[in-house]
Amino acid sequence: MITAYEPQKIEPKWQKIWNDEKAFAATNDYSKPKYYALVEFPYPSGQGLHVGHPRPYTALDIVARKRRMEGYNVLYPMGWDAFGLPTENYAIKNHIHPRIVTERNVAHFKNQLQSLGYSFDWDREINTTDPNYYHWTQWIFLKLFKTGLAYKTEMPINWCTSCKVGLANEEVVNGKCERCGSDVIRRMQTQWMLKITAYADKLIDGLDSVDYIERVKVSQKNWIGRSTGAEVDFSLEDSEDKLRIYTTRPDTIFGATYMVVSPEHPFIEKYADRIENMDEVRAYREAAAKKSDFERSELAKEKTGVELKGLHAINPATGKPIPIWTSDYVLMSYGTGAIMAVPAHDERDWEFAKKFALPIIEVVAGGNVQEAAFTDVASGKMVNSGFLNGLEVADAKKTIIDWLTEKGLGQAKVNFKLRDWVFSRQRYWGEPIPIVKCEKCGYVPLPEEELPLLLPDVESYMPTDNGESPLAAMTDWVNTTCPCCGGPAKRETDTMPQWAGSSWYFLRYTDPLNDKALASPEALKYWMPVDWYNGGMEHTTLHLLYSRFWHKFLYDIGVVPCPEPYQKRTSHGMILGENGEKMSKSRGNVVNPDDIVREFGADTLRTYEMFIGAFELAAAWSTEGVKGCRKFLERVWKLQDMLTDEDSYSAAMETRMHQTIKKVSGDFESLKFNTAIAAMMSLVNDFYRAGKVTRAEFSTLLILLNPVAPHMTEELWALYFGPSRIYQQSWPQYDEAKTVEQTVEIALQMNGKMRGTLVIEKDAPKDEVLAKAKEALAARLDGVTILKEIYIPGRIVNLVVR
RNA sequence: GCGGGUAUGGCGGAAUAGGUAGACGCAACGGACUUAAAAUCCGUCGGCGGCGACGCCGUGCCGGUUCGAGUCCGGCUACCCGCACCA
Repeated sequence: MITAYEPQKIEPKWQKIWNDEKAFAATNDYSKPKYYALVEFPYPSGQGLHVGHPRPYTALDIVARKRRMEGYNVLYPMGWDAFGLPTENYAIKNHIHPRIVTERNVAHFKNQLQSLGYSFDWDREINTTDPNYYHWTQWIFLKLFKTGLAYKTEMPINWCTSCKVGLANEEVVNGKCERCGSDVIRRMQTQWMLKITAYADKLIDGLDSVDYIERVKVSQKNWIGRSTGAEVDFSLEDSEDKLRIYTTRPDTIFGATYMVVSPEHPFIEKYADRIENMDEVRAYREAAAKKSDFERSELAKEKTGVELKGLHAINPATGKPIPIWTSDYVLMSYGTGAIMAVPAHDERDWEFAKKFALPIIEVVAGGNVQEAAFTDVASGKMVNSGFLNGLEVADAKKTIIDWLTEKGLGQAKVNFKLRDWVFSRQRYWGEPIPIVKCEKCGYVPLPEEELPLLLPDVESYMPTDNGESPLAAMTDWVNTTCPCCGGPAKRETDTMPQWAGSSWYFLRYTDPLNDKALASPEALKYWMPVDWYNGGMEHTTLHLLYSRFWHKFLYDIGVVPCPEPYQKRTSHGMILGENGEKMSKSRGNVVNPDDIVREFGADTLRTYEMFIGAFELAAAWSTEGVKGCRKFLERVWKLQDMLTDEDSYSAAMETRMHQTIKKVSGDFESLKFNTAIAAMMSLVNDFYRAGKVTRAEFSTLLILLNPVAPHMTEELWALYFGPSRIYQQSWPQYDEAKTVEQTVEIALQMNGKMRGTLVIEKDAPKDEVLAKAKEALAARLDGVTILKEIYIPGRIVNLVVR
């Protein structure tokens, strides 16, 4: 009589044993082949683990466990991305130090993760708020500063008038503060910036060398937004001055019938005395400035603008004067803040020209430019364009750029949508920026020996009225001496954003205790790059881009051995509530993983989350579905009753065994966990039908299932195959020849319609199969002519008849 | 508007290179066991027609290629996720 399946008993037992035996610790034996599997480390929020977390963690846990069984030295680490706003806000509200809140949350998260039986190497646990960790975050910042990639500049930030705090864009919802609902205004503030734009080309080009799922590559490319075009100078009538514009269509320059500058363009103030309607222009500019980003996009449909009366530019191609307008559809932040408008071949210019009755001149034939802008660049020849007439668009581009360059009027130019990274936060709970400001020497980096610059304990970490970080109130800490001249100086009081710590954490796991460097060159050389990194799509454009940027920078200064941090990147879908909506407290559809573990066990939760559907797509939670997975594990458990002493596969099951090993092995590699589990369910159903399972069959099944349901399979292994551990076993092998059935059932079709099936020997000759097929279909073949006979071995016979 | 994704039974979802649509699971129904229920085990389970072997229809919609299309091509529709006047 076998015991009942009680995950609540066996799961904690094995978790302790694995922990005591250090079963999953990566070794420093650099002679073994390595495999580095990585999942995004969580932000330890007060809410605890969400059922969304186990999906990617289980997926790569499966990969990691399989790799160990295949003989690799596997690094599958976990840590905490623990700096950040929610913790600080919670601390402010409840008057607890953020460090205490973080400790508490980390303990809770760790407990929850351990209850799920992940094979993380807990000896390498890291925490971004640990001074031994952020020491190196600060060190990287110093390197960026010394290379000129970190700089300070004044720029507008989102400022909540009620909370008196700078907000991230994500915290501004419809122009209001996410938390208090008050108005958010734009306010100028000095900020640290990182020059990620210097790496724009490398970040795009590097994508060719890595194995990321296609949609991730596409998103990154779109976000960086490389465009190639030209800058052209338009001279001002009655002046030596020039107005520089950026265009991707220099070929259409003969069709430029007016110009538009952004309302913030310095040109406007410069020529204020020549602009006849300056009052009107100023009023327009103020109205545009007042619009929030939200309003700007809401009103995007209708173009607005004002002509700068009294000013004209000269179209360098035609030599004719054209008017200059200002409109908020031209952004100061992109290109030069000024454009040449070609209404015939640009939709926005066309709309604007129609509204203000500006001339539309066709320069590329192929459309009706009075009806709509003709933007096709693949067809059509140049017209009304002087020396460009008759050329294709692509040739015209080259010709005009050469001409402009030769005349000194312009040159080819590449632009990016990507902006430099705003790296300052006026917040307490982040890494201090290791810079002091000296009256004499300016911004001076702290000497590397003085790192880490500890985040001081403050009395109050409440935000201040003037928008400075709470650290600014700590005069003892702020006032210091200049490392350069020894004179009085003040520390930088802004802290780094949450993205900082996560931009290099994968490097630290390779050598987490190192106090001489962020990691030893040997460890980096052995472990890097990450072989497989899985994470959410929401991190594609921020975290993934930022960390690639830092890594490429560290590569350029010789700290890391490879130009890309991640060899392979995959992404999982979200887990939605039972009603198909996103899980949230307000919708009341949140499922707590602890409840599932308590009621059904961790193995069931893991199995269910892998079985729920295609890994990369969103999937709705179903508690009934969870029960089904528990039932499957029960059925595996009860195979004990049918176990025979045979140490080989039974004749009837041999093919099935080899097929299943092949299927499960392949599906685990391609993230098709749902079909891998389905194959194992099928196999178990077959054992039930046979009423028996041999020891060899059972042990193979247990190993195949182990990565998904590690506790139960470890327990059954100990009961029947011990004293070794299942995690020490080798991954089962299959024999390709033995995966093929001796007899196959093929379909019989007439004119492509199903007319029956036929069981034949696997490699029966074509003639024989066709003869049998005709025999089987004899009744239908009366009085018809066979025009064609198609036989696809193992699949179908199709007779084309008349 | 642009970019990306998705569309298959009552439901979640399967279908390598075009080749028996609906694997596996859930729910439902029937049977066995039970005093009974739960659990478990066995079975049925796309729609319409027929007592029946069987026939017709069927993978969002319209059209095409092919002996054969969920899969390929052209043209739509709906929903989801990004970005949002990037010249």
